Amino acid sequence: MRALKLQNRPGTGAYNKGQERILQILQASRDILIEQGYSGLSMRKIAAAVGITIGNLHYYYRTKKDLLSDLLDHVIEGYLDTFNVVRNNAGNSPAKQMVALIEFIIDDLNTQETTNFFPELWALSNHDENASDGMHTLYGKVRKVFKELILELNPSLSGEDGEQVALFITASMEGLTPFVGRGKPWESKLPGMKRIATQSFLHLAQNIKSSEIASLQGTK
Amino acid sequence: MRALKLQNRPGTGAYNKGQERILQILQASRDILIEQGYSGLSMRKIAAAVGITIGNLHYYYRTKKDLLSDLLDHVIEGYLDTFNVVRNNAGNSPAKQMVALIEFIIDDLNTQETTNFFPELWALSNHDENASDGMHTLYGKVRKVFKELILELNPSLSGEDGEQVALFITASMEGLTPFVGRGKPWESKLPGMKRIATQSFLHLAQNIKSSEIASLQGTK
DNA sequence: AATAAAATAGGTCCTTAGTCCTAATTTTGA
DNA sequence: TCAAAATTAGGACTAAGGACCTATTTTATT
Repeated sequence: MRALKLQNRPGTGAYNKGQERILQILQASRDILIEQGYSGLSMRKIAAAVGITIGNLHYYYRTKKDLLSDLLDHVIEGYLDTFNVVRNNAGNSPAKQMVALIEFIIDDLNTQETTNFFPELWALSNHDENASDGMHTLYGKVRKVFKELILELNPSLSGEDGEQVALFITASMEGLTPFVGRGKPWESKLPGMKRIATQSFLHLAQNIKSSEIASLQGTK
Repeated sequence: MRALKLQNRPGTGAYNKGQERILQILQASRDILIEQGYSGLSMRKIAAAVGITIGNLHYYYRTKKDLLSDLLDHVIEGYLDTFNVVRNNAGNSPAKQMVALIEFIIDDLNTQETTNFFPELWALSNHDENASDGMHTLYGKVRKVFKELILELNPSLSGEDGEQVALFITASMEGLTPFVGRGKPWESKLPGMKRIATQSFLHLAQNIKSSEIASLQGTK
């Protein structure tokens, strides 16, 4: 059981019932966000899905903003947990770890949750500082892992180079979401995308040279 | 001046005043969508931005859904126009054309319009069939160009292979949007991303083999 | 069992939003 | 010029949504 870092009212969640209620609320909110998008997410719908009254929902989350903040943290934490499990199960070879992570991420793009949640998060992050913070914290952790692996695979690169290659690789994979995600037109091409991605990114990580990344004219 | 394929009421836009009004409406809607997201886009805000009444706005667009549909078409058409101009100005060499298009797309990610509009479009397309259609029509046209160039660069590939490589490349670039777009944390790394992308994608297009894409076991 | 805190229900208030209606005003072509 | 069509303003209606308040019930602890 993951500890919940809640932005709710002081006192809430002290009893078991309250703890479970919070999980129910987050779960229901997550489902509605995934199925109907942020514009379809309302306090009333959430309360109805959980089977409680709006008054009770506001007891746990004073504002919708508070709820959204906890919701994003909740989903992001769950994703990171799985990500770390995958890495830890992938053995010691950096190449194998990288391939395992690439395959996990691309396979995961095709789950309904990821297909719908992340584009919603990207859109939210354009206007909501909280969403933006959560999102970039998440991807920062993912990039950190990739950066380590890239530097092992290609010791000639500087830390800055590794960071940039990691940024390119992780961002590229996310880009597949709206196209090969669950229910998307190219969903059936996911296996091909996985093969192209593993090969292309591994080749990139192993062969790119520092001089090919850095700017030639010193742009400070 | 681009012809407008409008989903508005019959009769509207017959006078010059009406034609200009429609453009004002689409422009204002686009600005609000980009600045406040879909959840912040309301008929009243649009009317106020244009300087007309809600009654008048509904004279042009009976429903918000109709307006959104035209709005997405409008922005997408504008993007495609620019895209085609870039290709036509890039000379005859497929490699040069491809590099020019990659650089255009990545540079464009860093405009406020693209940074904010496209994630919104991806999110909308999860729940709005109309948005989904417009989005995939757009990317289909972009992929078609890349597919042609890839097949010229690598004649050993089948049409299906070219399509998949084009899908991978175009989707990968889009993935950079939430990270190196205008105002995003890695905006300053855009030049590095451009260098990595042009090199990586060109290498991929020229060197990938059909056997590395196709599934080994017939997963029909 | 008693008690204090937590959890809940049910209602209210106010704002925003989408849609529609009708009477005026403006535009354009015959 | 003048009549038909297009454009416009200014409301009105209804629904949905966020937030708040209070009385009641439930829970856990002593």
